[in-house]
Amino acid sequence: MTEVTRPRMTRQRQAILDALDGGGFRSAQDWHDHLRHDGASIGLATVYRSLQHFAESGDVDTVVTASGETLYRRCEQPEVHHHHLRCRNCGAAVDIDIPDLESVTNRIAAQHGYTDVDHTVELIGVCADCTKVSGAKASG
Amino acid sequence: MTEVTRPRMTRQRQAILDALDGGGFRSAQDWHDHLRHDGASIGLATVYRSLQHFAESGDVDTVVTASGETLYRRCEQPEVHHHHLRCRNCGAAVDIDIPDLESVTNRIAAQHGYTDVDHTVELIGVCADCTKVSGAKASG
DNA sequence: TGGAGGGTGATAATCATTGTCAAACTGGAG
DNA sequence: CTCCAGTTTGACAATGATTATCACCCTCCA
Repeated sequence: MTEVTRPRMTRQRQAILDALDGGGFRSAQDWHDHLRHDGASIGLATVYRSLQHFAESGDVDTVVTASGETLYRRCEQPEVHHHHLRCRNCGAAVDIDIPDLESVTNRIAAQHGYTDVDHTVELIGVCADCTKVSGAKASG
Repeated sequence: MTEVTRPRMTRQRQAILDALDGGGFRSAQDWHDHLRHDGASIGLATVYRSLQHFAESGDVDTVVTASGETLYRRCEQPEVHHHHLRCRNCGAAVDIDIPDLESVTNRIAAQHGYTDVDHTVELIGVCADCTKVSGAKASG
């Protein structure tokens, strides 16, 4: 178990990390698009793999949309468990902390006899900028 | 907008609703499997469509797993917003309520200028039964 | 510089889900 | 009960995201 495969820094990975700095949650294919527009020559499969590796090593955050797409973003706090408030329109996101959430969920889980509990929390809304742009648009 | 298409009760839909009473979150394909084993003759596409219709009408709850699969379950409280504590092993789930979550998330969203905010919360662990079965199994 | 092994990328494959469309079925009218 | 209209069904193709393949390329260490 002491054999750790250390990552190599290739042009592609560097380009991905660079693109990631643009901020916002985007799908692998979106990032791929972004990279190509940026002039980078990189394959879609490579983007998927790299993004996954980064996610595993904690360098990027991932969320799964309701449609099943996985979105990736540069993680700002690799070590701290946190949640996101994401704009459903532009993908912008801010890290948030929900006080006591951990303890509350742990307690609830314990009450029901559940162990090894993990939780997923996502807040999805419309950011200030997009709210301005779309005006008083009512979605439903 | 006053034209509402009212659903017809077909053998297939009845079978699905019946199977749904078995409880637990399962994927459309799982339910389809279950139905076939149950002796029902029903197509996969029909299961998907019916489940979606039920979901839209609020009769079933849906959650999306990390792998992008959509899971369905008979909804017990169609009108009340609630969350789930689900067993990652057997799919069993209990409805839970997280006190003050709504107000907390709304406040946080407002602080960041987000509007029209919705939230997703899922607790995933191992239920008491599965914990017993698998013993003191450590996953990591 | 040379070698070893991970990394890359075009493409096929996989998997869940949706679209298609003719035939079967449900529910109400006559 | 019979007929009709419109829904629903189901087999299968199509879609779309993601993963596996696999031979060639490149990074990193000695």
